Amino acid sequence: MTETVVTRFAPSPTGFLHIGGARTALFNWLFAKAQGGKMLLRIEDTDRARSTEAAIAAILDGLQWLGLDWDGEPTFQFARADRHREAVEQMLAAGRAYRCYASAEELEQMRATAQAEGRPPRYDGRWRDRPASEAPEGRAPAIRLKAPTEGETVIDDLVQGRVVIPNKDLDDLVLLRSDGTPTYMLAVVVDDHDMGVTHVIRGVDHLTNAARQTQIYEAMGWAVPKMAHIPLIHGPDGAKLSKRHGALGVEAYREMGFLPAALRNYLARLGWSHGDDEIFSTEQAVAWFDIGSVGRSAARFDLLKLQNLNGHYMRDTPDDELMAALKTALPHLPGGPDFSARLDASGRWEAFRLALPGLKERAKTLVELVDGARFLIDERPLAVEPAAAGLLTSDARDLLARLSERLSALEPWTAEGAEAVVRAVADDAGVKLGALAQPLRAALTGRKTSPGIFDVLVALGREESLGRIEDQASPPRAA
RNA sequence: GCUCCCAUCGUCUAGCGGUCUAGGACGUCGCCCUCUCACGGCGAAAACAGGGGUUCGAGUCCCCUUGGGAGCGCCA
Repeated sequence: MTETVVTRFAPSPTGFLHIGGARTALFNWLFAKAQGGKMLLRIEDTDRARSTEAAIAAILDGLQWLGLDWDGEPTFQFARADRHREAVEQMLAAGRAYRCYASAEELEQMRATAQAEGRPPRYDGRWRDRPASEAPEGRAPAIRLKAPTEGETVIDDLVQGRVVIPNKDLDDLVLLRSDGTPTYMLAVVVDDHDMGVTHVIRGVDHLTNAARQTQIYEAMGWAVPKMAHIPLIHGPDGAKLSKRHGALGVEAYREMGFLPAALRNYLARLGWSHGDDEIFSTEQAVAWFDIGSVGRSAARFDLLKLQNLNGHYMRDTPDDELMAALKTALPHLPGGPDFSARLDASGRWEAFRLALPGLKERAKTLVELVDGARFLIDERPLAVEPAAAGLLTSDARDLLARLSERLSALEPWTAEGAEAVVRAVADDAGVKLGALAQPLRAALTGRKTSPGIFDVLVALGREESLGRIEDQASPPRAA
């Protein structure tokens, strides 16, 4: 009898969905799919001061963009406060928790002396066994867990292995604050239990929390779910990648023009491997994913590799699909809306479509794709980039004039036909193809680089092409 | 400071005691292709942190050192 796997992704809505969180979500999602289980979503909004609606929206949006769907409706942790308090009552009744009347100042002092004596800063348990009759007048108590003081707490982690924490290093954590609100530590345990979570997959930064939470499970008499603490992602400089250290939200990657499938592939490859496989579909990742193949060391985020991977995905995406992907991404790309509007206005979407095969070959991101297509929306007379202007020597302009004449007679207007004409003009002039192709590129695109020049001719169409060539060609010689 | 975790090319990683004179990918550097830039093809440089064990045999197991990281809140 195997139970159905239930995982959960539990972000706190205090900011966007950063890349580390996205990978945690991905691993939860992959594992659930691989096991034929479910992934639940829980918003940990118990920190009322820092939680915002905007962050919730950003997180949901980020997950959706990445294609990581969750089962059922998201659970909002704050709404479950009553249930959390109920669990505390149970622990109180069972003698596994107690009221603590220590003031903030006392706590501060405890930490200070512990530090001074070289001990880990922790609560000294002074209210563990004191009768309520000694409670100071008018002070609301916090409820603490009566944690074991001896022995050790063991975490059998699917990734980290068997991790043993001495109980003397764990203090009596607060379950309920003096204002009656539940703490994260309590809420996580109660929610994971109530939601039927079988596998907790999260970052290693929660490893010690796992020990404390294990104690709560034991105090409640509940079975501890399987745990998998995955390594963190570091920045390119090796420093930790956190919100404070330049970590970007997933929406930033959307704005950089990455495809969700490529980002998923890249993220999956960070910390998890399936032999030497580098490029694989999400279906394959689901089929192959197993927690045992997740590594234990932190990985650095390498934007260059992501770009390379994204380039692969763009090239492998059929034109129609890529076009559709671009259209949905355009509102999020820098200059995207303008690009879109200009293509609409000039009626050149078809030209874009014609140029796409050559364009996608040269772009690693959708942003580069848009940039490469700029010549399509530019209007005559073209502003020639300085680097390309050098190509338009007077000899070159003479050649363009000859080409213009011969090209205008071309029928039908095809890449093959255009190539034949261009080659013939170059031959007749006794120059290499490049001597004509490069000036032609400058005239047609205003740049030194572009897709194959014959494809550009076709994408632009006869009228526009001839116009652009004439704009740069030498004027006809007076007779 | 205390507790815990980690350690193969610059980076992501394969390797689960012998098949490792350590493989793949990104990046870098050559060459080829070529109308430019890309793509693609071919090739090169590039790593088992150090020291002790265990073993017939260690990148693979154990210990120490060093170096990274995380956690130590009435934050999550």
